[in-house]
Amino acid sequence: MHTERRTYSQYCPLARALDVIGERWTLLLVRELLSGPKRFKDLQDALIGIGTNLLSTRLKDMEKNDLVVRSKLPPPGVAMVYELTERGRRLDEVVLSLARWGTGLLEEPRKAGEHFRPHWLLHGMLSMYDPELGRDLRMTYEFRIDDEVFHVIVRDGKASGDMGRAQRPDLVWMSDSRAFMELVFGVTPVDKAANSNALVVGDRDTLQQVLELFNPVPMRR
Amino acid sequence: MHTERRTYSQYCPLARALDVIGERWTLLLVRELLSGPKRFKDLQDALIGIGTNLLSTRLKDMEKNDLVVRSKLPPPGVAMVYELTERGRRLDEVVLSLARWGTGLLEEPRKAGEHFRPHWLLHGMLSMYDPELGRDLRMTYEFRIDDEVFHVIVRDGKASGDMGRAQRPDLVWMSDSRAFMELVFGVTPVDKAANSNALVVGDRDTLQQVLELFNPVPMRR
DNA sequence: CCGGATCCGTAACGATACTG
DNA sequence: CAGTATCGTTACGGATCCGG
Repeated sequence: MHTERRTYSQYCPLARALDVIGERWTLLLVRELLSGPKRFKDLQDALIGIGTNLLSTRLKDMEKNDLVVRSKLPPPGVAMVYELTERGRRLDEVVLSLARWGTGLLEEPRKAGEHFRPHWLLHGMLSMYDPELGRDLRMTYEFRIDDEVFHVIVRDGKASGDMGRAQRPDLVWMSDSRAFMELVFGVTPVDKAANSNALVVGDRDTLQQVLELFNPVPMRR
Repeated sequence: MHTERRTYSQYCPLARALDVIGERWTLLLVRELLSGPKRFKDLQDALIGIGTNLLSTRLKDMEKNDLVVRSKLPPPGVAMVYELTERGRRLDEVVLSLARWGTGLLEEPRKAGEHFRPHWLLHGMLSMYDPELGRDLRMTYEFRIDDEVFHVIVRDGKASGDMGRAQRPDLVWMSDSRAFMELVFGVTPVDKAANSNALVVGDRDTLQQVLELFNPVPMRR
């Protein structure tokens, strides 16, 4: 007797959600796709260690579950890209709440052999966003960390992140990942932050604002 | 060559969270334990289909990861109980955001052979709670659905659920699960709800309040 | 009966090789 | 670059057994 694919078979919102996104790699794929459409190779690089076969079947599953659409880019550069659907994009809350919870686990420092990409901290940062403080703001912050560039837009009370450069950033923060981590997760006072090995384009008040907007302390529920 | 247990090995808040709670059954165990300590047998019954071996190893993993503590109840009735730690309890946000996302998946009706326990809808209900409306409330609602009894407490702007009876409920709703689902997920107007095969102890305004507090429409982001 | 431990077949995953 | 194919390993599902 064979069970027809591994499912919880529970009429429960949590169980049904886990039936769809509970398998290995799925949420990490969502993490990558939340900052814009990606190609097969980009995903493989970002997820590291995933086999091309698994990546392929995952993407097919996600397509079947209406989390992802696959489309061919118009010429020039005819390429397949994977993009989140509306249903997939609504997983942002799930990713943020998991990232917020997981931020506590980052206190245990980076282990040997553990991989790292600066933009992974983007979600940790966004998960600490304080909507009260950002209510009436309309700001754009650009970050150039190691060899990656991404930006955060605060608008309509919400904060969202994307890869690549920003249009007309109010602040540009350029540093290595260690200084960025101190900025985001540390209790770095703005004076000290400005003195670290980071190049900041923008005024001190704006930097202070960033620190407060995404400050994990005090821990909010 | 053997990889030392399956881990993402990514210095990323999401990936580290998934390393801890991403395995099968773990979040469903958290779901059960969020409404109070449980015994081995209770968990086995609630999770259905889980083997005693897996349940055992999962609980041990969770204990090792500081999500759960195992303690023996004082006599009479010397029994092992499993209880969430502080870190485990802080997963409530994760469970709620997943339940909120998964509620959309419940529109596809209950499949043949799919299991069901009324209290599973408790999390679906709590995930739709509107903190604005409940800001200054201090209410207790008791639900007796099929053969299960649980209650919801709204206090300090937050809503929490627990198994068992309430102390002095402001409202008691008694019905089968179908009527409860209509109450929670349907757009049942209060008049119609009062006319369904449900016995309500409490006044109409209180019932109306419940409907509004946990109304999934309009979908909030 | 509760709280597991042990064993075994199957499904999912990981690594690599291969192809259009 | 964007995947398929293959194959060894690990995790899970189901059943059985066992001590208190």
